[in-house]
Amino acid sequence: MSAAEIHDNMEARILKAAKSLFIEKGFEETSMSDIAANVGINRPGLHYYFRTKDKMFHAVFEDIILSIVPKVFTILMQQERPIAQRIEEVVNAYYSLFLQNPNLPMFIIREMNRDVSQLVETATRLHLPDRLKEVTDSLQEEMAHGKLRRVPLPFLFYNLYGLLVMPFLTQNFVTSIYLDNEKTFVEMLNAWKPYIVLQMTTLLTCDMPRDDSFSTPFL
Amino acid sequence: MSAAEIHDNMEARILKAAKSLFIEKGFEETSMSDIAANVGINRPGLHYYFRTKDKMFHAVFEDIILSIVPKVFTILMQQERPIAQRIEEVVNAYYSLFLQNPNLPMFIIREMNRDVSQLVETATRLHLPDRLKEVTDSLQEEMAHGKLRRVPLPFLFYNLYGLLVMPFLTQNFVTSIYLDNEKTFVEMLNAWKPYIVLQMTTLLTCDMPRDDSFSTPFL
DNA sequence: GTCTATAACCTGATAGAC
DNA sequence: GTCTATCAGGTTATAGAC
Repeated sequence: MSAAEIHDNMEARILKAAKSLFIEKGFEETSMSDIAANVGINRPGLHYYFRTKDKMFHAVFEDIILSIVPKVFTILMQQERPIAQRIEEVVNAYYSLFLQNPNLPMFIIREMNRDVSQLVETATRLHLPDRLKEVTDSLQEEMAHGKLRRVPLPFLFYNLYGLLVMPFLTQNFVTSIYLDNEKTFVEMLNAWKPYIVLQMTTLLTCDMPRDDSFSTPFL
Repeated sequence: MSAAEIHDNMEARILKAAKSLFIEKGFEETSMSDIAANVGINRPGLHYYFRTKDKMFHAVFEDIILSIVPKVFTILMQQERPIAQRIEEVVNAYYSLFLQNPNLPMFIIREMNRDVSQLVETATRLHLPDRLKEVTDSLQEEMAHGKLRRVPLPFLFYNLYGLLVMPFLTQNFVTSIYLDNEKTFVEMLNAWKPYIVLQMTTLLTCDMPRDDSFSTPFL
C-alpha cells in the first residue's frame, strides 16, 4: 500500500469516526480527543489530516447533505408520477437514512441554528440552490397547470419536515413514556408513514378553506 | 429590605439571566461566567445561590414547563368546546410563548435528548403525568363517544407539535433563504396557523383511509 | 453575602523529536 | 506520519479573606 493510500485510508477512518460522533453529540460537545480515541490515534494526529476541527466538520457535513438532498430533488421532479407516490418515496428515503442515524434530524436542525451562513455556503459550493430552483419551478409549473393546488412553498416544507422529523426528534422522550422498546418505535413509524403521505396529498390536491392574506413572491 | 428579601431578589435576578442564556445557547454552551457577567456579579457568587450549574438549570427548566404545560392541559380538557376552537387556542398559547422566545422549541427538544431522565423526573415532581392522564382520558372518552375520531395519541402529538414547532426550529434558515425580514416571518406564522388547525381537525374529525395494523394500549 | 485567588481539569492547536 | 511535550485559553467549583 502506497503512502498516499495509507493517507487516504486514515482520512476515511477519521471521517467515519468524526461523522458518527458529530451526529451523536453535535459540533460543540464533540472534542478532538473523542474523535482521536475513537480512531485509535492521538489528538495531534487529527490535526495532521485535517488542520482544524472546523475543516473536519465541513467535510462531514458535506458528506451528509450529498447522501440525501440530490436524491429527494430527483424524486420531486418526476412530474409524470402521482404526487402521493413521489411523497411516499421521499418519506421512504428519509426513513431509511434516519433509521440508520436516529440523531441525524436533531443534528441538522442544531447545525442550521448554530451556523446558518456555513450551511448556506456549503449548499452553494455543492450548487444546491440551483438544483432547488429547478425543483420549485417544476412544482410551481404543476400548480400553474392545476395539477397541484397552489400552496406557499414554505408551508409544504413545514408540513413535510414537521411530520417527518418530529418522531425522531422526540424518540427518546416518546419511547420512555409510551413505548416498551425500540421495535415498537419502528412499528409506530411505519404506521405513521401513511399519515404523512395523506396529509401532504390532502394539502396539495384537495380544496380547503384558504387564507390568501399572505402572499409571497416565491409562490 | 431584609436579608431574606435581598437573597430572594438576587435569586430571581440570577434565574432570569440564566433562563435567557440557557434558552439561547443550551446547557453545555452556557458557562457560569456568562451568567455571572449577565447578572453583574462574580462567578463564585452564583455558587452561593445555586450550589451547582445543574441545580440552577433544573430551576430554570421547571419554570419554563410550568409556564405553558398546565395551560395547554386545561384547554384540551374543555369537552364542551369544539375541538377546532380548543386547538386554535393551544396554538395561540404556544405562539405567544415562542414569539417571546424563538429559541424555546429548540431548547426543549435539545433538552429532551440531552437528559430524558431528568425531564421525566422534573415532570413527575410537578405531578404532570397525573394531569396528562386526565387529559388523555378525556380525549379518549370523546373518541369512544364518537365525538372525535380514534387516532393514536402519539400521532396527535406528532401532528400538533411537528406543524407547530417546525417554523421556529428552522426560522433562521427559512428567513435567510426565503424572507427579507423578521416582520415577514410573523406574517407567515399567522398565515400558517389555520393550516395547523385544519390539519388537526381533519385528523380528528374526518374519515380517512386508516391503517389499523398498529394498535397500542394507549389508544 | 460578596470578593480574590486558586485548584483541577478540559479544550483546540502547534513545535519539534523520531 | 506519528509521537511527546507544551501552549494559551477555557471550564466548574472551592477555600478563605473581608
